[in-house]
Amino acid sequence: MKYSKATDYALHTMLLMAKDGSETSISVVELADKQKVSPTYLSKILTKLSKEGLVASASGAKGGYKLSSNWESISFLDIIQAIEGRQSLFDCYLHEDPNCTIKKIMTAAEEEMENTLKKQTLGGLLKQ
Amino acid sequence: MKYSKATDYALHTMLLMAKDGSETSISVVELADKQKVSPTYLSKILTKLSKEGLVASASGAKGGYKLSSNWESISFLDIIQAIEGRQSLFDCYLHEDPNCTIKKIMTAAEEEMENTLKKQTLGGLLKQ
DNA sequence: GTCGGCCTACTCGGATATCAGCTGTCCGAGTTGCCCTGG
DNA sequence: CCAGGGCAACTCGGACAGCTGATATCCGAGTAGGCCGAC
Repeated sequence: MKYSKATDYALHTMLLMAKDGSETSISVVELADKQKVSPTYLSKILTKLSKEGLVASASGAKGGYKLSSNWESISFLDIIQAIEGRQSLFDCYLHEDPNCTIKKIMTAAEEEMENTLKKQTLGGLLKQ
Repeated sequence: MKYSKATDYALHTMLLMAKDGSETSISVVELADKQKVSPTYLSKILTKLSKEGLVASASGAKGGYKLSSNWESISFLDIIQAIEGRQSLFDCYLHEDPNCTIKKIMTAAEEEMENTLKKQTLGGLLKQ
């Protein structure tokens, strides 16, 4: 159980785009160069972020990606879930009892973490 | 990013042993039968728990596993870390900066979850 | 000078290999309890 | 009847496959801007 490298790339890329604050698009190659990572792999990640509506993609010359218009309110949780999915971290495989005590406890702990991540927004992070 | 099935098995098995509360050992086969899971795979998990000191193993006839003497104070976090390891959930692959803001935030969120899991002990769970 | 069409270069996006870790299984080493025999 | 030794069955533990998902790459489809020529 570990956050994937893709999540790391996504968070750094989103924060980088927020810092640049540019209204103009920026290409995958440029984003990859700045962070010294594989452009092709980063492209795959940005595709996911685009499908989730966190960034907008533009094809053709002078194209690229830019943050969605409501970028200031995008939280860490939004980004993580866009990459990792929205399913629960813990599943009970033994019995289908929805009242499984263990499942309840695990879900509660997970929500504690999610609440912390939900409070961290790109906008809030830039102000400090 | 998901908790492994092994973690699910470990939590349920530990809770089952705590409920039985027996001072006598119980074999892997019996534990597996009660939960309808593969005995050989469950054996692998119990080996891990044994190495971490959460359960005691006894070989030979009438052998098996039983909870360690301080079982009441064993927390969910102890069990999870015994299976999943103690490494951080999140690593920053981009720069070795130990002050990486993202890393800090992720670690803080992780600790929120761990604190919740640390409070849940086998002893506390049985009393309610 | 201006408008329109074509072309080129650049972009994203999906299809395709590679690899690590989780899941699951099998078999061997070791230990313990039991039974049988001898005193 | 009691003690000791051997045996057998049961136990754990590590070595060995299979498979799903993450990592990484390449190439093709599509689009937008720019240039060139015609009017």
